Amino acid sequence: MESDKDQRRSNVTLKQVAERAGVHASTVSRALNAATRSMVAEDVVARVEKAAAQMGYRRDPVAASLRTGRSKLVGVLVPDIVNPVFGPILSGVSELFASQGYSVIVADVGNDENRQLELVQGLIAHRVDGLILATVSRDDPLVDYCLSRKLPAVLVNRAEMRARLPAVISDDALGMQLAVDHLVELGHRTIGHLAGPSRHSTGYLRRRGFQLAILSHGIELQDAPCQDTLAYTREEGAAATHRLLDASPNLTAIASANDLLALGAYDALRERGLSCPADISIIGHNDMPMLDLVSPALTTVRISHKQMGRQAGQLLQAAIENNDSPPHNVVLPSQLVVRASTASPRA
Amino acid sequence: MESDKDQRRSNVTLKQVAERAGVHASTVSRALNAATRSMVAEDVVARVEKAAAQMGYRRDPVAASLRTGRSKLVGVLVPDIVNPVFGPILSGVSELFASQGYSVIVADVGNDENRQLELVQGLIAHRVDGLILATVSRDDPLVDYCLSRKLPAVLVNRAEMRARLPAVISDDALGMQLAVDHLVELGHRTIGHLAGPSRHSTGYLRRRGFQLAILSHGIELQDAPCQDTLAYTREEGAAATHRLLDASPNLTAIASANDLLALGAYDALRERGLSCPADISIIGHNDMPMLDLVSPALTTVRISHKQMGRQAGQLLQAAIENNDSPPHNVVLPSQLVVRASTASPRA
DNA sequence: CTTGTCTCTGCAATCGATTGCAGAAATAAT
DNA sequence: ATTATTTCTGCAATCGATTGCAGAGACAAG
Repeated sequence: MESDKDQRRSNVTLKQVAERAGVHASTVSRALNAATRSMVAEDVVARVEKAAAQMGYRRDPVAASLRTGRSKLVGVLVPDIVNPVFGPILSGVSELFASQGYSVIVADVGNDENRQLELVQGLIAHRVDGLILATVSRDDPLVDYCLSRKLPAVLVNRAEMRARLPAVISDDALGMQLAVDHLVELGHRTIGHLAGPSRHSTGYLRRRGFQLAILSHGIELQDAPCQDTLAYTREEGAAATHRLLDASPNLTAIASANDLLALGAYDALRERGLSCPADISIIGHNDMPMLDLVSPALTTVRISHKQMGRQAGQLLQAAIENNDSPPHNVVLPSQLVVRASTASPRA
Repeated sequence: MESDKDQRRSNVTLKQVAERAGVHASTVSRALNAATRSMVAEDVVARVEKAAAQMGYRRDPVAASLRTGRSKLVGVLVPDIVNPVFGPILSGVSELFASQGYSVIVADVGNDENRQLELVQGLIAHRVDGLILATVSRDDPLVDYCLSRKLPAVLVNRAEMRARLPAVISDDALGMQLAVDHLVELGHRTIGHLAGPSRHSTGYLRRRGFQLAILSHGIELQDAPCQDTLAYTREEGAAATHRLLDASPNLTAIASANDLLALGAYDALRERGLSCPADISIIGHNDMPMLDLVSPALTTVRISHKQMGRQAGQLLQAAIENNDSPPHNVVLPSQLVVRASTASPRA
């Protein structure tokens, strides 16, 4: 009965170390904690450290957490862990936190969006020190919740419109500008846009970025039709592409808000017997893995998601460890990756 | 100072509910816990539940964990979260556990393999109730560690050779048999194999499965050369393919242990000016996302990784909640997905 | 009416670390 | 030599829930 529990943990407690070192448990606690070590005489620290090392003492974070309220746990909320952009983000986040002694709880929202709050409450119950949210919409009640709880949180990939919490995002306007510049340079004059869901900052900002970029080239917005989608999926991309082509038959290029939408556009073109890039040039956004192998290899705008995750981790750590630093966004530059899906329009 | 902590948690404690309901905290604890509810009179249970609901009481899992040793946390160790097979696995695992009130801590081993033990110790320190290991080699010290700690654990994707812990894997032999059957049926008689790292069960078993399948068709093993790789990457796949083709110039097909290796084979063929499937047929393994879009679309053996994750979750939950049930493996059937990378060899 | 059996509920210890407070010892200042 | 100050260490409470034990009351059996 008891043996189970005994074996599961290293079961060396502060008190045992204290006994061995001939001091009180509170002294051991102070000696082993960097912040309070200075309160203890040097020789005692040495004695305690030796005893702790000999006995293989490991501090119990659960007990510490109960007392202090801090846990060395951070929560990450992702909308869909299967989506390939979140792998690198999680990788960046967990790489950073692992090196700082934090563990990362991942909550995958999956299909039940309205369970988000519940998931967050679960994380809070586990006393996470902070949260990374990759799920927020442009004005998200979850942010209200975090703010009201004074829970440190950082947004990643998607941001709110008003900067209530720090966010790490890519430069959506720049990305679309790069995409449109490229297409215009190739000679395209009628360019469509597959817009992401407008409730997400990525969808909204890329759409605006697209239109600004179009205008910057002196093209009329009526020659730059947009089609909204409800989700970043191939199916949505295909459907929206069909609508786009139906409405604007003389379109020669599509700048997409997302790679999956762009791949959906491939599907739609195939269904219509059109070829890319001969008939229509297509450009994606994100540069998720393996795009160099699809046919045609997809020209896209590269975002370093791993870097994004790392940055978000850093910001969150800063927010956890000192309450100052006003919420400020980090905007990472994006970069055009030209492959085979874009070409000059037929003469 | 204090206000921070106060706001972060719902801060309603058992004692407060007890006061409101006019009973002792221990009674509240019993009334709110399904297993002990029967010890409390019905009317009292009702009163307690009402008070708890009114006050928005939420049990503090950290405090409970300290006392009971159980945490409603499970840990998942993945070798590389960026690898697209682990997204679905994690998704399956977390879907299952979310519905059971567990939270999932994900530890990404990433590049520092020798920190595995450290990561696991961290998870244990957080008192995870169990572990899902997607990282194990064919004979892994981590398994010893879990066994010695009596920590419930389930292997997924990769298994050990001796069944010390329950494992959920795909039927590697069947998968290779399907692949070889398909190639033989197309007329191939000299078939190479890109083998995965032999320290992983997948690499080892698929290689054996390949050879068994070859023999089952009466083909000599000398007409079925294998090349080992050190990791499931495109680079390794390309390098091994070059070695394979150098050694066996009359090869007409390659059955690969993994999709990434197969994509590496694409790279190698391109470098040599060979075409797939005209010159060489290639077949992958796993059916990771987006293989239908690569060129040529990759024929592969499909494994349902999400299903694998779910199963592993179920097994782990069972292992956590009752210590019986001998370690038994669950072998999921795999399935051939024919696309464009396989064809009959040139006459 | 007494004794025994159940059914509930409360008491208090416990999980393991942290920390405010106070006392002891050592050192400095007067 | 006395007082003031600093430095160190121990005491004990605390975080919030769980649980073995025992006592109170209800009720049945003798």
